[in-house]
Amino acid sequence: MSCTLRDVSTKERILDAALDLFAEAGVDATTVTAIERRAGLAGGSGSLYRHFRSKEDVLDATIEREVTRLKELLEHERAARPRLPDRRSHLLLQFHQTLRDIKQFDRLLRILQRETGRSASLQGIVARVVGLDRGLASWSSHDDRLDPMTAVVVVAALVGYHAIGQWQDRPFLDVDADAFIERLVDLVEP
Amino acid sequence: MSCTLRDVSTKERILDAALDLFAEAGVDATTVTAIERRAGLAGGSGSLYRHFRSKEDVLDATIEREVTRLKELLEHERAARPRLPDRRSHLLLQFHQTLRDIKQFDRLLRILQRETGRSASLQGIVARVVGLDRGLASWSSHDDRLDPMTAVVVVAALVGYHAIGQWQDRPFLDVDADAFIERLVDLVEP
DNA sequence: GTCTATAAACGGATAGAC
DNA sequence: GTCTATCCGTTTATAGAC
Repeated sequence: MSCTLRDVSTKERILDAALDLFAEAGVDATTVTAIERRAGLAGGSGSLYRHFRSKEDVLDATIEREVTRLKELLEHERAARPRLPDRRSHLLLQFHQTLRDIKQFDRLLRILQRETGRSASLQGIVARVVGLDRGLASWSSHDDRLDPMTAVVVVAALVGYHAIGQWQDRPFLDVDADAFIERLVDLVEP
Repeated sequence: MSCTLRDVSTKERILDAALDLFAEAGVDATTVTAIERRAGLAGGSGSLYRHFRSKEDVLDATIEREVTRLKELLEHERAARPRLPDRRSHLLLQFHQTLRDIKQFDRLLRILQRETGRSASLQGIVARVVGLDRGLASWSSHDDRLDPMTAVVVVAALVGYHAIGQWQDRPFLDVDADAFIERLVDLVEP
């Protein structure tokens, strides 16, 4: 694969465009023309096909790159996280961080949930994201020394809070994240 | 609107077919031909258009009917629910029931999540589903006498547990529903 | 109300000039 | 590597016979 610098750059721009459009409108509703336009290419020209064999190929590459990005992000945050002496403040901080992580996952999960069963290659990628889920759970349990079952409930609650908020355009029953997490900490650490 | 009995029946069969196909494969991936075939009509004939103006119209009607169906289901269950003397067993039973309700919502939510932003009319329907969310939350809080914030956390946890299970083909971290709910009750009622 | 046949539009993908 | 132009399959939707 001989690629010039310009070539790589356009490829990345196509993937950026595709991720946004796929997550927002879905893969089927996103035309190759639309991807080209958002990537700064002329819409309707087949210029995308100089970088990818097919639209399906763009989908695979988009997911692939996003999985890698998120893995690195989590790795990074795990290394950089502070450690507060007060256990209650520590949990508050960690739960907020986990909720932010879930938000980061949102675009990827939306695509995967919609398009699962579409191609065989996506199945393998789903398995890797599941690996990320496990990472998320152990992340909560390990350093915070919550017992594993409690950590599962905490992660589920945060995921559910986020998901319900996504269905509407405001938080679940107008309970903001601060209040929700505070109550969650209360339940876990009475 | 003059409709014979036969007419209504075909209309219902079309809606049944559409709900299944839309939830499974998505609206875009579902062709009018496929809906006709599953409804017992000849695929490729435009017979569907004798009952609906457009495919989009079928989508709206499908969502509309499912929202109504679920509202009635919840109303029914709320009236029929038993009342156990032991508070802990009562909560266990109620949380299991709520999880079952969430499963019922799943097909509808999957469609709405996928297709939100597609048409203006869907927005109004989303608002009505939000009304169902409120119903779900108050359902948990009112008779069980959980304080409202705790009920929010419980519903979020159950929704999250269900959602994460959907991403894969097995329960979240292989924790089954019984164990999950038991831990949840422990946290709420220590 | 359902069928056959077909129109009209759209979207993925390719060929070849620059 | 990007453009213009175009092919070809698919899909929504309609016309008209029965």
